[in-house]
Amino acid sequence: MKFSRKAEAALRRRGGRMTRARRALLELIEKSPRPLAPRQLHRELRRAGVRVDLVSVYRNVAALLELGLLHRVLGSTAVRPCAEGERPARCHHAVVCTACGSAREFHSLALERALGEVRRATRYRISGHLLELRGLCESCRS
Amino acid sequence: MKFSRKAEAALRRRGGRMTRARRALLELIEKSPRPLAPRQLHRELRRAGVRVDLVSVYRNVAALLELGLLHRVLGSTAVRPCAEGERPARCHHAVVCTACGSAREFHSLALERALGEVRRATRYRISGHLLELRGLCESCRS
DNA sequence: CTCTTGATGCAACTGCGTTGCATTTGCGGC
DNA sequence: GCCGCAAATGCAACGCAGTTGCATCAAGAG
Ligand SMILES: [Mn+2]
Ligand SMILES: [Mn+2]
Ligand SMILES: [Zn+2]
Ligand SMILES: [Zn+2]
Repeated sequence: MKFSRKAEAALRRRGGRMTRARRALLELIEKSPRPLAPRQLHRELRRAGVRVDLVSVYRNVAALLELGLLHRVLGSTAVRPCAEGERPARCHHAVVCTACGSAREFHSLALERALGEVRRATRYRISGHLLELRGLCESCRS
Repeated sequence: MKFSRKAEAALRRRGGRMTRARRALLELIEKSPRPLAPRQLHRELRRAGVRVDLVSVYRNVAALLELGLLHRVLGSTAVRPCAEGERPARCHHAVVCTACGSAREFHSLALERALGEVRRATRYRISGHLLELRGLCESCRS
């Protein structure tokens, strides 16, 4: 399902409304090939002629993060749409290109199992984790 | 080997010198049961009667991070001493207590293997990763 | 069309971390 | 111990990211 549709539905469910700026933001995030930070999103919107304040971008991004529709790239404020369906699963791991910044979620049963093993081995009561791989995407390798 | 010793050696190797403030900082990091951010380190030092400026703490922390003697907790600026020996290995994974903030590095062969598998499966040329587990430590469970 | 209230714009503000520069101080050499 | 150089520090100014309060605008339900 398209990100903007999913987001609009989720926002309306919350009693939210669709404004010109918000719609443009959702479409920008959807079309962007790589995670963008609020400031970058703002710049792109302005460049496209959308009159919107940076504060609004921050507020919208915060809302989408709360709804689980966006993820933040570790160590930055750039956000990317969650690749999951309606009901996001537990673990959302991503590979991020260190050159162009593009990101893709991935899943690995072996990794899930290994994490389960660690979970049992450590003396902490594990409640979650952060995991992100770094590397070069196909196009950036050439 | 004790963190402060290891750090002093590494700093001297770089042509660095030991000052009162720096020594106090190293010992504070060594003694602290949990990762502290530069501002917290500074506050603790002042509280202990060490006259040092916040800028110096920042600069020292930066140096220690560059030397690989400290790691940052993901999503924060708090730092913790690397648990490795003289030659830090590739992967330094940690579990962080969500209640008290205490952290411990751990190692898992199964995890290394699973990551290797993912590395091969993805179409990116993986160069590294970030991984951190979250949970409750033993004492915070009670 | 009207009304309610969510969304926005604007400006002030906070807090973090950095930078430039003058001053201090560690420490190697004597 | 004294000297001199470079490392380290302190201080103040600065830049930048993100937040907050509040007045205003406008989505969309009735
Ligand atoms: Mn996801
Ligand atoms: Mn380590
Ligand atoms: Zn790339
Ligand atoms: Zn704890």
